[in-house]
Amino acid sequence: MEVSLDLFSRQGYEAVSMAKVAKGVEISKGNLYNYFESKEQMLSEIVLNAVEEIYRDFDSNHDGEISHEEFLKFIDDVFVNMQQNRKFWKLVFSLLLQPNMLEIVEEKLSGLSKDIFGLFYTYFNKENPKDPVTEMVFFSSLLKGTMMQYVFAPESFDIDKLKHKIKLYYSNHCHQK
Amino acid sequence: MEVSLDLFSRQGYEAVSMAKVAKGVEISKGNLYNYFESKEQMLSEIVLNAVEEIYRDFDSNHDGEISHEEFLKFIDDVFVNMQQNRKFWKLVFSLLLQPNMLEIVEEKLSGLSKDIFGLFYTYFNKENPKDPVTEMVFFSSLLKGTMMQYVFAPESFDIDKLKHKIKLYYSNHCHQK
Amino acid sequence: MEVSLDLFSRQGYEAVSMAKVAKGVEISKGNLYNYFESKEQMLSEIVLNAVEEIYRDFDSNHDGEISHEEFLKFIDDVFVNMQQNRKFWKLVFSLLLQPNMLEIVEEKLSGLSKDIFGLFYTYFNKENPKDPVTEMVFFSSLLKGTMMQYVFAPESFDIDKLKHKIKLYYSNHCHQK
Amino acid sequence: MEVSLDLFSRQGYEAVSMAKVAKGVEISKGNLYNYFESKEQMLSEIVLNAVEEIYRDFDSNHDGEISHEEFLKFIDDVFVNMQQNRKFWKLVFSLLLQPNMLEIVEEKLSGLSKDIFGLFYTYFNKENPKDPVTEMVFFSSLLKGTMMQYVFAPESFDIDKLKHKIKLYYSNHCHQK
DNA sequence: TATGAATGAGAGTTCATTCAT
DNA sequence: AATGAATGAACTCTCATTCAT
Repeated sequence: MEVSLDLFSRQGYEAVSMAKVAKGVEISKGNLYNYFESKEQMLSEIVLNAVEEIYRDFDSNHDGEISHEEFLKFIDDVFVNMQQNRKFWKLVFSLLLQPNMLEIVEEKLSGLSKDIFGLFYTYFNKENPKDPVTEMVFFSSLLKGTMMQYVFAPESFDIDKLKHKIKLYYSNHCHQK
Repeated sequence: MEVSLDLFSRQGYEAVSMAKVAKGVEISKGNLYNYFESKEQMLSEIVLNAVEEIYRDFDSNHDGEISHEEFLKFIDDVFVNMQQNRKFWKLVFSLLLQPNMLEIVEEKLSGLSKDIFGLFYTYFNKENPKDPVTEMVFFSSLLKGTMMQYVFAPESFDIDKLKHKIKLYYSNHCHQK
Repeated sequence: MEVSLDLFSRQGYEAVSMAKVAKGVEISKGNLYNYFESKEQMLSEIVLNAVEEIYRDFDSNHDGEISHEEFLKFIDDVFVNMQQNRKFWKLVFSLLLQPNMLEIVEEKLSGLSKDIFGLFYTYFNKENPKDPVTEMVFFSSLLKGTMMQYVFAPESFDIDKLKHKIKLYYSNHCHQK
Repeated sequence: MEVSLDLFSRQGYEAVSMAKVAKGVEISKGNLYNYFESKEQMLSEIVLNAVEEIYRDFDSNHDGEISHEEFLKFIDDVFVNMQQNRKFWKLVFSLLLQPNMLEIVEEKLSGLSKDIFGLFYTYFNKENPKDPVTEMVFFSSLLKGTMMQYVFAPESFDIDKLKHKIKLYYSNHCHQK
């Protein structure tokens, strides 16, 4: 499954045939179907796996109300996760932006997204009660854009400086005006 | 070609067979090849077309140095263009995030990106001489994230409010600290 | 038609599409069908044309009985013709050796072959009455092999020396033993 | 593979589609590609196979210098081989005379040709030191013409008589004058 | 006479999936 | 648990030919 994630992430889901996966894990094509019902189901499980891991990371730290420090910590976490699971995120983006994505995968991912950003609604609500939703959307855009840039061209910019700038932005509260 | 853009944008380049395109424009598969040498070339031409249109929009307004007003105007333009060419941008994102993208398309797009963002380097250099590059990356992330969210789920948020917030951010200069 | 012969000879009948021919003669594909009913018929006419020309060359010189000098002259003629119509012969060989050749073409060519070699039956009958048929076959093999080698790799040997050797062979009568 | 050789030989490489081959061996088109990477590679393997067999036949008998008896034996061998592998030779001729032949096939065949005829250069050099090359070309033409006639119309002449005549020619040394 | 848009059959090839062993 | 031969549908692309203009 690690091999599959690697292949899918590197070459794209469509471009990786079951034959390639089979060769990658050095078993026969036929045997692959003893472990996964279909190619779709295989992808689905890969995504599930990774999503669960990500939940594990975040759920432990962030439940209930969120303080300012926890918010900044969350940003740190996102950057760490993004760098650790780059392959997964690359796959996710290439899937997300491909219309007609597998339904189950779509559900899981949009669930993840909702859970994470939902968690911060209360936070933003407290910080900027005038329009917390737009505050959320802004934050979400910023993070998604960052991830996208990092995931597909990690060497094209200094990620730590960007992280610093984002944290700075949310520290000096100037976004509240 | 409009039909192709529509189909590619809706279902993804890989998922749209030449047969589907042919059916879409109600001609025979064979005849399609009187107009386009190959599927790749067809995509390439679609992208070229749209890229040229975009250049036309921006080049007219922005040449040489950029004032603060022009910068804000540019943000407006991006939002207008994003809304007008949503199909194209959807296609672009789905292509960009697919590994092994067609080379010609890649060239065109990275050229467009460089030209546009390069234009703003001088602007940011003036506004925040300490670290204009990170400023650019931040701006680029924000816009890309916004586009991505809009392009794939336009109904999920109020785009005008987001635009307003972005312009506000760049107006009160708090990002310079 | 010269263009067609050139193309067919150079690239092979199968490999030359009607589009290529049309481009070669700089008329439209459609118009081509005003002159030739089909691709087959086009080939047929090309072959016919050339065959007639060859008949014209030989018929004038060789009718009725053949003397030894006329026989040697014939060999000369074959070599001249082979060098002049190399393109045609190249096409002929590539057609002959392709099974399922067009019937009409096949007829014409086998007719040509029979006429020419038939002409020499009487000659060989006189020269070597014991087995004129084998004498003919030997002669025919020698000439066909020579043509084939010349037509497909003219630069690979000295054709004049070969001609000289063949004529020498038929001059010193040692083949009659 | 025997079926393929048979089909290719009978109908010509171009004219035989993979579908026909598949039908011939009564498996699906798709399955064919488990055995051969492509149509070209299939042809290539057929040719390789036959060429190796031919090498096996000749290499065992003829190494180093060649006596007159061995030379006559070689002619015998050629006739035997020609009759045994008629299908293969038919395919070879139809390929050779088709422009743009597959490179790999061409290599194998020209290699075979060079090896075999090269072997006889020393022989002719001894027999006719004045012009061994033309002697070779003459011999080569004669054999190629014979093969061509036999391969495409075996019933049109008595091959044994022709063989006899050829051997006779090379026996009474009258070609040396 | 000339065009070129249009067609449909068929080419080689790929691939997810199945199944007897 | 494991194989790999087998399948059939789908893919991109080609081409001889037709026909309205």
